Amino acid sequence: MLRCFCAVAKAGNLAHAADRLGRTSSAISMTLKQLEAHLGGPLFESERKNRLTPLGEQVFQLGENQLKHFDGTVEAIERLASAPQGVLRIAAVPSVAALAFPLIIRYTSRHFPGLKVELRDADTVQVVEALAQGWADIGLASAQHSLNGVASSLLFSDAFGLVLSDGHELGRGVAPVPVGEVFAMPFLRNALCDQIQSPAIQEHLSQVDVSVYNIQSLLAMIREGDWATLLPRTVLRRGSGGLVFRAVEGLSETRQVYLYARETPSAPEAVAGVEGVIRSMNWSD
Amino acid sequence: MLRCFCAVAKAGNLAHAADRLGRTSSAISMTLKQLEAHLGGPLFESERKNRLTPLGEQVFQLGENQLKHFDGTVEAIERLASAPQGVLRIAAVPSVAALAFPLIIRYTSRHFPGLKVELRDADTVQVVEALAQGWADIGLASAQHSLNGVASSLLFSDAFGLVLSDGHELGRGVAPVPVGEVFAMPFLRNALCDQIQSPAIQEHLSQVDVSVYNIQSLLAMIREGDWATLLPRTVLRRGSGGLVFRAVEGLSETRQVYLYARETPSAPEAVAGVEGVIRSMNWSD
DNA sequence: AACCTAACTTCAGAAAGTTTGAAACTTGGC
DNA sequence: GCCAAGTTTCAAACTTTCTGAAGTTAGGTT
Repeated sequence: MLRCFCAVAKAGNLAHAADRLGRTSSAISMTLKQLEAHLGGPLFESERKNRLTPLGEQVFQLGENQLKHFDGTVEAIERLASAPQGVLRIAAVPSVAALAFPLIIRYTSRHFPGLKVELRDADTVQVVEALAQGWADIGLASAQHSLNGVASSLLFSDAFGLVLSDGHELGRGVAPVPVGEVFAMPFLRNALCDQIQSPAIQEHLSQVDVSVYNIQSLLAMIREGDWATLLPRTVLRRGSGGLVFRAVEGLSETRQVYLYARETPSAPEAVAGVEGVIRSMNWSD
Repeated sequence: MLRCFCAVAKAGNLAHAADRLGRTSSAISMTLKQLEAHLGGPLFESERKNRLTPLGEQVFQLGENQLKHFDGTVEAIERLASAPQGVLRIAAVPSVAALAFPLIIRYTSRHFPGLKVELRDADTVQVVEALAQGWADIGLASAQHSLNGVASSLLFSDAFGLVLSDGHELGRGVAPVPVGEVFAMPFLRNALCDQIQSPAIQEHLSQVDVSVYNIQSLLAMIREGDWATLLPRTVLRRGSGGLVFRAVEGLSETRQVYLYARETPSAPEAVAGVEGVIRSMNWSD
């Protein structure tokens, strides 16, 4: 019923939705009617199903979420079943993924040939969600949460600082840069620097107009233009020539990256091995 | 199929599960067989369905989660439908809930008589999840996440400090207490103090043996015994006679409480009103 | 080692639920 | 006010799921 309703709400009419679902429109019509009867109120404004009632809007949101979640679970189950020796599913925030994934696949392909490995990058919320739902076995994310059946521990701390092109005049010094100067130049916000909790910095950040949410684009803009941003140091580790990192006066905050590991994964030895690889990586230089 | 499989896995045998589901055991047997055929492998070790294969274990975890999620969505939808004027659903972490809920219901029952209000306390992860899934309209939690369709903003910051019985000798001074002394007395960990990121404190915390996850029990133990703990100051605001709060040397960390509000709720005026009430509360004294 | 029984599976028919195509009906735009 | 596109209705056909009874298996008992 939900799938049917959401398809119609998305398509804007019955016939299209019926098409997508591989049914006739009369079937869809009946199902929809059942749903409305069950809920005791109309979900669409007009008979031509192109506008939702307020109730319809709410149900649509909830329904879409539920369908995505359900499909995610089914997919996860089918993958598990299709790999008799187990699957190793790893989710990480992009900045950490860039460093960790190459080493992880080198390790698993050498020590566990034939093991299926799935690597995914996502934001912290999604990484934690994937672990909580059992969609991932190992997670690397920047907040600590306690989840049932998942062990978490601090992996490394990562100091925030100013990032700018190595051609930039401010790039030459070594002493910490005063906060005033940081925000005096054309500044780009990003998802990571928004995590800084210091009120002084937050104040300044809220004044900034331009946000770039993709790290590659962000670094490219900084390399080419006169832009600056605040990032944790580790983000600059690889493939970031043409950029310099400088400490900021009074900004001692760090991003904490946590390692999560599901306690009953489908490939326990592989999880333990990869955990070892991740822990022994040289995060902090 | 999932529901059927999970029921059997939980019951440990077919007949019981069949009972709970209101079906005959032959129906359950057939469904299970279909599921195993679809996945291409067995889910149970023995014919008497009392031990799961590794695959079965994984599927069980995923399935239970999915069922909980699905039932949550259905419940949310049915509640929305049953309240024509809308429902206001609020989720908060317990320590904040204790302060905010009384004021919220006083406000809504005066200004929106007849409006259905649902108040729930849960941990930060669950609060954020409830917002992300559309199961709540307003959330109060102690981490900032950006979620689609949900606005978030800092509500207040709350300094951590030492909490002990007012009969305790250490309770008399006013100067900040050195960290060494804090952990020299019998100490209780709790969910909130585990969020402190300072490595020095984390080190000490990991040595502590006793954790109490219920704030009421925690405060009672401290009031009666010689115990101490670390908590944000606001937790002591109400109903906590017999306790004193003292700053700790070198512990400047705060818990940040964020207010989340769904952008398209079912009762927009009520959400706006309650948001106002929450914001104008006297959090920080 | 043979037996016994509780527990699961199988099977064919019955029940429930869903889908269909054709015809009747709305509704919004021209 | 009419037309056409789109929706609803209906009974029949179909598919899926369920049941009860009979058959089989596994694990514990003597």
